[in-house]
Amino acid sequence: MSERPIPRPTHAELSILRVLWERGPSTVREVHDALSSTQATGYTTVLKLMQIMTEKGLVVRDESERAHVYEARHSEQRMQRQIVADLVERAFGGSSAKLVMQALSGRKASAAELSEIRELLDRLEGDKR
Amino acid sequence: MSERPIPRPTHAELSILRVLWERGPSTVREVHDALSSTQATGYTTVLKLMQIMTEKGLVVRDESERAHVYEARHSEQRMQRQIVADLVERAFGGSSAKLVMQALSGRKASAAELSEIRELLDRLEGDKR
DNA sequence: TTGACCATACGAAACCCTTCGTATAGCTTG
DNA sequence: CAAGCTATACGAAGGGTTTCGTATGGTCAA
Repeated sequence: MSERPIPRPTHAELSILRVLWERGPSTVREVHDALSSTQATGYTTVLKLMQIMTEKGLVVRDESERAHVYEARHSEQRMQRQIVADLVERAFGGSSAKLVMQALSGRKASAAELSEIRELLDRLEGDKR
Repeated sequence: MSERPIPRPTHAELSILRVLWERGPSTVREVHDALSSTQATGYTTVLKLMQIMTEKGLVVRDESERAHVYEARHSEQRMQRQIVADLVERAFGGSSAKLVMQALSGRKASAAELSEIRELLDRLEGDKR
């Protein structure tokens, strides 16, 4: 009766998930069209991937219409959280702070984002004391 | 004559790199012993992986002794930077701030680490104005 | 109704990752 | 020297990922 852990999505799967998160529930054709704008990819390739993702439980499929409608099973946040946790473990020896430092050093955050991060820091440090 | 981009290390490769970063230049046996403490893994498996990593350019090999000595080709920082950059692209739509938020929300940073991050933030915001 | 179009299903090829068995040769020591 | 240990090299199996060709059937309009 226990929930199986979310399988880590592969590269191709993640790009499909990103479309589903952005667009919401979508057909294979819609996902394919969205992906085609940035990368050449065959229709049946996307179809097959989404079928596999259904088996894995990464997406859920509504078969009530002829063109099945797929939806990401987990929220973008939920998935990101687990991807980050995995990376922290694998590449940063469990230190999420080290990852944060690397990400911030990669200079790509706007002033607005930086202050948002600062607010989060305030909240976190508030909790600690 | 152009530098090839660093190939992304696989899971198994990354755990070997972590040993090399921590220990410095090491033989296959030393890496194997270090890994064995946390995960069962055959000696020739580690050997084969390190041979492949040599071909990929992830490590460099000193063959002057009978037991070859391997060294990580790129610094831990350099590798982490590229792994993070890749993840930001693939999973966070290019926003490193979003990744930072996720990592920090994963609550696992000490007060000391948090203030270190805060200092980095100060420096970054200083640059912006 | 029939042909064009669009959908899913299926299977196989190509490639990569990981693992390990086995071959071969150097070293060391009794 | 011979036996035993230790090293690299090589190849192949097994599994996962990605791609795509092809089969099959539903839908719609002329």
